[in-house]
Amino acid sequence: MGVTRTELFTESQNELAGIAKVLGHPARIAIIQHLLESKTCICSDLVNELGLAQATISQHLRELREAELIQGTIEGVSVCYCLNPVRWAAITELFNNLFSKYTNPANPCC
Amino acid sequence: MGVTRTELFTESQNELAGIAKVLGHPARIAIIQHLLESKTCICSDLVNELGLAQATISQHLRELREAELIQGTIEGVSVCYCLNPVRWAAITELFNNLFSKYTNPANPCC
DNA sequence: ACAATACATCGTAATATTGCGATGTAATAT
DNA sequence: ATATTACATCGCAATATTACGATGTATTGT
Repeated sequence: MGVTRTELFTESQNELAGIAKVLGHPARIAIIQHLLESKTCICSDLVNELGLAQATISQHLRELREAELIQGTIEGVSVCYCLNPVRWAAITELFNNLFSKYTNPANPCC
Repeated sequence: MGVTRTELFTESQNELAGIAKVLGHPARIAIIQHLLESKTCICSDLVNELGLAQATISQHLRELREAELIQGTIEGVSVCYCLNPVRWAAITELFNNLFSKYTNPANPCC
């Protein structure tokens, strides 16, 4: 075994978990924060900024791209990355929805 | 290799990623949603609710417990789980902080 | 005391993730 | 044409995750 049994869960549960999984690595958090803070797109200061090898960063960027969190366009010899605004808004919604569901339990037993 | 190089990132990046990682499995999302929806604590309808084996669910509960997302108290023969309200609020803050940082880029190039 | 219930933990197999050197590819510079 | 730059991809080793049967451990019921 060792495979996540996605068939047991709802589409939305799998989607939320999938996005969380992509966010579940500090390098990818760092990349996203970098994209959030530099208000414009970036053409890879990333390799200098993070301490990881170029191949490793490229791989993380791919995961973010495949989850559609970021998008990139070729800009001459380099590639220009930025967040996908529509997707980012949707993800924000998804998580807000989860977090806001909390209410204090009527019968606190723990 | 194959080990996340946490030493390259800030404490807060590692923490956010760590929480996201815990949320990055549909079973754990399902458990959390279950805890959110039943306004009271639950004493394992989980094994019946989700389709996973008891050992597997116990393992997921442990991860949630170790990340302090949930807390459980022994209630006779069973264990009663609920969300950790303080921690949940803190996590909500952490994610809101991330999501709210988005502003439209001045120079959209992607 | 003995069985039943509700877990937790152990051990293990299957699979996924992480990181990086090596190599491939396309665009620009000389 | 050749070199350089800025990536992407491949292949692999190290490690982590997922799932579950088997087994251990309290607590309750009889």
